[in-house]
Amino acid sequence: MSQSPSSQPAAAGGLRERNKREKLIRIRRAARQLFERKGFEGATAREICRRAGIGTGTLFLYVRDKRELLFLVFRDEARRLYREAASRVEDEMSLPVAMMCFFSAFIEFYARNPELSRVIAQELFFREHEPETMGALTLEFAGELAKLVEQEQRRARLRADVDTSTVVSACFAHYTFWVQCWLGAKMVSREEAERSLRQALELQLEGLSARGMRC
Amino acid sequence: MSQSPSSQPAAAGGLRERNKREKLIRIRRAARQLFERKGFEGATAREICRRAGIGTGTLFLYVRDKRELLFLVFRDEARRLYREAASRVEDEMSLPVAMMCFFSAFIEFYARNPELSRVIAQELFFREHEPETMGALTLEFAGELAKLVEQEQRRARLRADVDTSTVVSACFAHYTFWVQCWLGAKMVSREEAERSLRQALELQLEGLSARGMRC
DNA sequence: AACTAATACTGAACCTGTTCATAATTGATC
DNA sequence: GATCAATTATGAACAGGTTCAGTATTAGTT
Repeated sequence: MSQSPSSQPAAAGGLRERNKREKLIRIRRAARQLFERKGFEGATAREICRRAGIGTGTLFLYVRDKRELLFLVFRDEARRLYREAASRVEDEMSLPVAMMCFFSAFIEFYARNPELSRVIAQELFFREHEPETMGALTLEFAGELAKLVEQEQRRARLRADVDTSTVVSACFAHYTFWVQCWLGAKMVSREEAERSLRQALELQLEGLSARGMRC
Repeated sequence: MSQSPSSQPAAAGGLRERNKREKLIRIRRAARQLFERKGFEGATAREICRRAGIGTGTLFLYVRDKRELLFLVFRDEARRLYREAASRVEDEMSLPVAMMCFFSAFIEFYARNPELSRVIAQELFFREHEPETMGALTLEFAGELAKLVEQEQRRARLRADVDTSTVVSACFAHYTFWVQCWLGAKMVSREEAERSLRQALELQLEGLSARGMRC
């Protein structure tokens, strides 16, 4: 019950569903191509619709607004990115180095199209995400980082009296900060951002206090 | 030479200059009132122009785009905010507490109109600022924080082998992160953001490493 | 005061994201 | 297959930010 009526090809039955799914795919492809070719502002909603073979109004049955198209394009890519990054993490790596596997993967991706990435980052950090799509992605990413932290805690290389989530937040804060200095305010180059981020992660781990030093 | 021609009231001579200055003031007041009353999107450029007593095209001789109006409104306020905060800092305060004087002042301000502040923060962090206005303000703010850090370093309560600017960046990163979690992604309340920020600053100071602990 | 170059102002027109009344398509029922 | 309700698609119309060709104002010069 509550399955496909009777004898459909399993995946998803009706013509309705199939049409919608294919339309979404066409929209995603059209958006990706035009964003990459012309940037976010340069690609007009009308042109994306034309290329996707739909009416202008139809687009907004699939996304709330133009900016949401960014996520449609970005989502799969992002998941792929941190899956790859996770596989690159090795056991003997220190926490900052392991985390940099993840962060560098995204920085690398952003560097391929900084103008577009600026808008993506802006939306990522300033939008309320619906839990079932981007929200889930964020949690998944946070989960990957949490794994690294927990491992480090289990090995007693990290204070055990600090919540995992607190550590993850702190490290993520440095990441977002330097990405914004690079893509947003354009105060540093990509190399400087990456270097500063690595340094910030190391410093976060070591601490700033003069009390506990050198003992 | 290259001063006002001969016998002007010192400040700034010509009628042109005066008109322009007054127009800018009218624009700023109109923008502030309408932004506060109707929010950023709710206040149309045309209405701001009408209230400022200028033609619609004239607005864009004074600001590059509508979003720049936010800075026109925010700039004086921000300078006032951290001047006040600076006066509230006391000598015996720990670094995290002293820094929270500054950050809390801004958080307090943001809380008075979170919707508008969301857009302000977004622009603050994602825009290239012209050096003579917002860029200068940022530097000034960073300078205030740097003073606190230097003082702490002089008192040998802080590691001396880390650049002041590195410490400031790290702390500022936590600030922007939690502001964004609160205003942008709306993942935490104002209270949670403030509490998490304080905790992050303390943790940054203490460090995460298990090596140097309890000695 | 008259003339002129330079500067500042204007609002109609333009462009683009988004909405919505209307039309077309789908799937269920007989 | 015919009927019909529900869903989905459409593009003209709308709204708001921004531009620019034309107009007005200012300041310097005679």
